[in-house]
Amino acid sequence: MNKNEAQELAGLLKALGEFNRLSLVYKLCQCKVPQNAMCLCECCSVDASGVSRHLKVLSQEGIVSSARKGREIQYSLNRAEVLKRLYKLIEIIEAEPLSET
Amino acid sequence: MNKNEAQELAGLLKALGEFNRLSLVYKLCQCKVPQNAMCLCECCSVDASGVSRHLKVLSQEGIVSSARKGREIQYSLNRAEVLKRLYKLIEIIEAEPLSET
DNA sequence: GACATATTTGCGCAAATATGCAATTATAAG
DNA sequence: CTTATAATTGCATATTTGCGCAAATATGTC
Repeated sequence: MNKNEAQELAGLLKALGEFNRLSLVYKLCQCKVPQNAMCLCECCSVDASGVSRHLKVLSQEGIVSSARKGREIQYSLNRAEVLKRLYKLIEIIEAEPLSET
Repeated sequence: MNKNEAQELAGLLKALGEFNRLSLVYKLCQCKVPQNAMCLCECCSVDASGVSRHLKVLSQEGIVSSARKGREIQYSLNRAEVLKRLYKLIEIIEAEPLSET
């Protein structure tokens, strides 16, 4: 695990490690179809601008994808991508220690 | 997933989502035996007081355990505990959507 | 074009966070 | 008791972060 990978992973965990953002991710987990921001707004205690900013963070970290559909923008969870990166962390934690120390 | 569980999980992710703290966790992953703070200090770019504070955060989140051995305090990673909580997140993400929306 | 709805952005603010340095505490060794 | 090492804590500071509000932007409808 080099420094870049560590920073990338830290970015993911940091993005997920905020309660309202994690709530947005939970909400998206439960939805078959992409959701717009107004809908997602209901699941967390911030106004639309706050949700917009949180979704931007999640998007920048590759956690969600967005696609404009008319007036709305539909967000969906990148399940496979998030899982892949979480499993990377798990592998590191599960791995047997290398050094004798 | 209720609110308390979400907050608890967000706390874990937030603690891990800081580069220097994640570096400390990586370091502990690679060590068979518990490490003292001076040793852990080498793997991240903060002074001893900073490492002490980061280790305190990790300890409060149940990520590491500490035990005083003479002059030193030895830290070890709570592998099983961290894995258990990460798998909880993974289960949520892997789960099939409940709602039709 | 006028209006409505959805989303983003600029701004300011308060709270949280990370950090280094110096002082303090805890323990061991002489 | 004095000294040395390990770790924590108080303090000051700089930066980041989350938030709401109002304004701006984007798109659809009439």
